[in-house]
Amino acid sequence: MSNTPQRVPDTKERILDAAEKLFGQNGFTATSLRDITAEAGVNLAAVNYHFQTKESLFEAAIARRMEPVNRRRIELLDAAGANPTLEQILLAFLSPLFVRHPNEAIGLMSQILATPDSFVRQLFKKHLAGVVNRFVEALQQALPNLTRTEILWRLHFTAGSMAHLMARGSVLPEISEGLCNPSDRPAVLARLVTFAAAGFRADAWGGDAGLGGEAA
Amino acid sequence: MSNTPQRVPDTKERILDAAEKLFGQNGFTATSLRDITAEAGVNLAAVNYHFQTKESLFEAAIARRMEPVNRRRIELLDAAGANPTLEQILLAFLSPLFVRHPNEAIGLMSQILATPDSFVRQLFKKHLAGVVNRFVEALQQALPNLTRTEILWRLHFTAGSMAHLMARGSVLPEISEGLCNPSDRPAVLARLVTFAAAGFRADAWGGDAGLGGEAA
DNA sequence: GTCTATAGGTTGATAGAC
DNA sequence: GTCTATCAACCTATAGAC
Repeated sequence: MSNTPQRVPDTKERILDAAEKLFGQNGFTATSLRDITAEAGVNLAAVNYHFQTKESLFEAAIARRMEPVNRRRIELLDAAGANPTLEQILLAFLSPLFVRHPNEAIGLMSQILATPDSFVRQLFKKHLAGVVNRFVEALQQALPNLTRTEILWRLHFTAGSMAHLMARGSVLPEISEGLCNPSDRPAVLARLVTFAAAGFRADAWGGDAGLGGEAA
Repeated sequence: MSNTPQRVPDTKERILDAAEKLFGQNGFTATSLRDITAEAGVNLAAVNYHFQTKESLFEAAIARRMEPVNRRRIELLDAAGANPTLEQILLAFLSPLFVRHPNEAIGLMSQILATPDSFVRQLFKKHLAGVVNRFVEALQQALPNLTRTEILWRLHFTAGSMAHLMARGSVLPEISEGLCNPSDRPAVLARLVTFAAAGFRADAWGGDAGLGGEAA
């Protein structure tokens, strides 16, 4: 009876849940430890007892969600076999970000992209470098006409579309006057994969394609 | 002699320059007015005298760069004539963001996307709603097979690629081990337009294209 | 318009009782 | 492990001399 499946979250976990929610909504600096402890219903001193500093709490909150996402990405890529299609590769990379977590962990990870401080960039690199290399290899195999440089650029563009979706998807119903509905996740994922796959399949830019400076 | 071309910036302008630089680098909440006045070499009270509050200083800094960008976007779209190509439309939308400003104003505007507070979203909408409508119309004309919904989604994806480039382009040389060089702006712009144009030209997703849940 | 000084509030982190 | 109480530092904004 000490670890029943439906146990009540302990203090440490409650802090992580609240941190994930509030950091994800408002970012690192705009969220105070007092906001977090109030949301979690725990004492202020508990956060320092369990996590020492605000920074390491942020790291812990990110790592808790990032690790399963990256594990799932590799799983899906492996499951697609030795010669995955472009769509399979993109789905393996993107779909683990579309699962719904209790506190919308997605917002938290989108904040990583928006936090300029160096410690967050290091953390991002630490958690993603290996995964990115694995996916670049798969993409090179699926798109032999593209250089590694070109693939890295296009993966960056794709990650940007995804990050923007996570960070700002909620404003889309407003600016589209109801036409775009980000809460239909399978449809959004399919749209993103369609868009990115076509972008990846475009002929590589060869130095100048008449797009030099400006239009006209 | 009161308004010679190479005048020295006055206090108000020095504050705006410093605010643009620091807000762009570190975001709104992580930047204090003391950081800004120190960078500008002016007194702390000057910022309240000229801009009242920190929030309205942020708004002023954004508006100063946003307005010329949006004016240039419309100019370029108009200059492309009555039936612009997809590439001309995308260049009109994206290229004004690639001009170099003294303090890298681009970082500032990428922070808008990363700032969750409602006042920034309103400000973003206020400055962009009209421009977006104009570009959606042009895109619909160039891509008659796409619904307005589909165009809005793909414009959102494109804006995400652009925003990610502005906000996180500086990490690309690191994670690409030198392969990707974001400082070659014409090349980056051409790559982004190539990628986005192919994405826009993809067949519309019709409800389910075998990309339902996950890979495999 | 520009300064000094300071009010008034919030923050992250810790000390120490229980 | 969890609490109360508190410290020292920082913040935005303003009042008032010049």
